[in-house]
Amino acid sequence: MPRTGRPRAFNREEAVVAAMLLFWEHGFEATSLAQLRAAMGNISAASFYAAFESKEGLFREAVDFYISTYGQVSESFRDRSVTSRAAIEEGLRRSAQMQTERSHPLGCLINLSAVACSPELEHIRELLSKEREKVRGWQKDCIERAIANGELPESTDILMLVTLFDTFLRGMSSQARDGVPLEVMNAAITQLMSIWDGLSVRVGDRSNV
Amino acid sequence: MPRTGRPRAFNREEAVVAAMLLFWEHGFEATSLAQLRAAMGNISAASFYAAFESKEGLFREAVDFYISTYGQVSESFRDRSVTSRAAIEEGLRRSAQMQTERSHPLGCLINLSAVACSPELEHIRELLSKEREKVRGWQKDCIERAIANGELPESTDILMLVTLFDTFLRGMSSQARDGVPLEVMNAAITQLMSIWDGLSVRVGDRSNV
DNA sequence: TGACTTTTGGATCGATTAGTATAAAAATAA
DNA sequence: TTATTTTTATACTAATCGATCCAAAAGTCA
Repeated sequence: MPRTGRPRAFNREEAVVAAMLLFWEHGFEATSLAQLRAAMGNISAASFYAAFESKEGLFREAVDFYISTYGQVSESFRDRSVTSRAAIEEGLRRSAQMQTERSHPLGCLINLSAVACSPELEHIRELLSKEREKVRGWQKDCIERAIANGELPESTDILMLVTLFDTFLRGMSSQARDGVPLEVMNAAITQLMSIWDGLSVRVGDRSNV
Repeated sequence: MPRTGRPRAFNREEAVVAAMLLFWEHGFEATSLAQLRAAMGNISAASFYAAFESKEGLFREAVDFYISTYGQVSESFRDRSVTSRAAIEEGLRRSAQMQTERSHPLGCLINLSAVACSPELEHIRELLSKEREKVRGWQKDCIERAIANGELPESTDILMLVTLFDTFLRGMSSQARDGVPLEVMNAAITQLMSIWDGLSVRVGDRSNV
């Protein structure tokens, strides 16, 4: 981008990735500027602020990067090329898979990096809360589509079902952090999805009449 | 306890309660000594350290107090006077009820006050992780009892079922923090418990044969 | 070359962090 | 009263927090 001037000595994107991993592991507040700068290749404070303006500015970029990479697993909830049931299940399974990978911090950055924070950092918590709300909205759309196309009956309690799946989804971050392995999580997902089958309209089923 | 010496000018237990509420709301790391001392009735630093030794010492007492009061909702998982199913359901419902009450911070202190923290505070995270593990153990005992007394079939995947309920339980802390109301949570719990009924051994059921 | 632009290293900012030192204050015990 | 014990107020510590200042360095452009 800058055509003139002294060239930057560090790779900006690599720096954002390194920062994201720290924020993911320790959260926004517990990650210090000193740690960030060290992880970004021992860059100076001047270089840091010239490139990112503030700690919060960097965090926002780190969150954006996370969403565009690891967080893409949530996009499964928006997949309209498969049944709603498959979209929900795939969203859960891909989240479980990603969150238990050992090549990066366990759990989900959006769920973990600002759960509890100082009063003056409440806007950071809300920033992530809005991202969680987005994902919840995709699950809601998914279930509404299921009702619209007959996968689920009209009588389905949408808010209840969204809450059921979304609560489980969020709980996975805690479980992953505490070391629960993927296979166990996947078995639980299989069982959770059986609820969908119990609710779905089955041919010849007159039990609700 | 102290028979001689200048009497303490503040109520120790009240101070622990005030501290617990701060830790619950903002987490261990984000709660400063200054905030704690202010909430404890503007006590001096000297008074603080004389009474609690350190911030961590106070936190441990706050956690103990939480467990002996608000955290008692988890005791439902250990209730052997009712069916295992009722114990699990009651544990979830009482947790949902407690975590959505507006008379104190939302969610569960054990799940929220040290999810992500500095590397040097990892032992604090582990302290809470062990408490979570306890509750998970109670749920496991509960399910094993169900199998032993015929509520659930011998073929039941214990680890899967524990994970299913415990993951939902933990997710409730996140949902409560984001403002999901109790009624919605309760509807989801009702649906979640239907899984139990689907697994339970029913008279005349030959579908698994 | 010399003007211009941006990044750099290094020193530093004021505020805040958890925690201490000291001695006076306030109680009991003999 | 005097000795003993504990808590108190006040001042202070060293370290760290996020962020800034400044001048040298290192590039482009005319």
